[in-house]
Amino acid sequence: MSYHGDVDTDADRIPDHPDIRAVTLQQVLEALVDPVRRSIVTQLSDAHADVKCGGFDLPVSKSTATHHFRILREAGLIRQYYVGTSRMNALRRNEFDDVFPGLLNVVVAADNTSLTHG
Amino acid sequence: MSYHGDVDTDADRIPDHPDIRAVTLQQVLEALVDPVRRSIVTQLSDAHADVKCGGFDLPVSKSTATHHFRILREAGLIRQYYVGTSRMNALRRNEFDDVFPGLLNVVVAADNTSLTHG
DNA sequence: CTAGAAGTACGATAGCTGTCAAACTTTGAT
DNA sequence: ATCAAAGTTTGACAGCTATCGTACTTCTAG
Repeated sequence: MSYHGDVDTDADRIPDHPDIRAVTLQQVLEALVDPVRRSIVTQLSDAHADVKCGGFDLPVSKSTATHHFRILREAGLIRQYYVGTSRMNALRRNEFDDVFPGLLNVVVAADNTSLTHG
Repeated sequence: MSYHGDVDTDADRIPDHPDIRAVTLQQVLEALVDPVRRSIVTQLSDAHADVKCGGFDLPVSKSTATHHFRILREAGLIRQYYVGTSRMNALRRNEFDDVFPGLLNVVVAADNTSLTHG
């Protein structure tokens, strides 16, 4: 293994990582209004590590999950890269907070308390 | 005028002003994802004063506007009261910021810059 | 080289919601 | 008393989107 690098950082296989400043608030809110997508963001935030697509606990099929990951990626919320056959997901927290300060905190905080106290 | 008070503060005519802590993030995001509703919030914030329903610049019919105001009210974003035949709208900024800190700022800031620079 | 694992792409579908027009209610002015 | 102004309510409708299953691609392991 690792004969010519096992991490494809920005390979052809992953399209479209927008500059966050080019992302509109409309896009961001459309991304975050879906509970499944918020769950992805929250799990990613709580993990304090990158997580592969199959590593999330989600109540939907694989193809639907793929759809949600694309929406999040195009809204600038996550960055994706391959490790082998696994597609990894990273939260773009710092860049995102610069443009939409407080938003991620509100989402993560609310979703965590709704799980704990709800 | 003013024979027995011309402002109905919490009269029968206005239902359902939720305690903001009883409002879910889901409700709030569903309210804010609509551009017309965000425009209402932004205009209200920029006005630094309460505004009657007819006082907004909106690209929809009166009945649709009524619909949007209800969504915003039920999401805890605005408070409504009557003055004569006019239904006034107040932004519940302080209470809202306590529970969802930063959210309103992001919305107002983004919508204002998209008007100025977009 | 062949399976299997991990995702993606593609239609198809069902439910939600933003929209309008029309009819109605309530208040204030004349 | 009437009439207009300001909103609401009610149906109806169109477009969007979250969902699924199936087929396809790509990489890794044996």
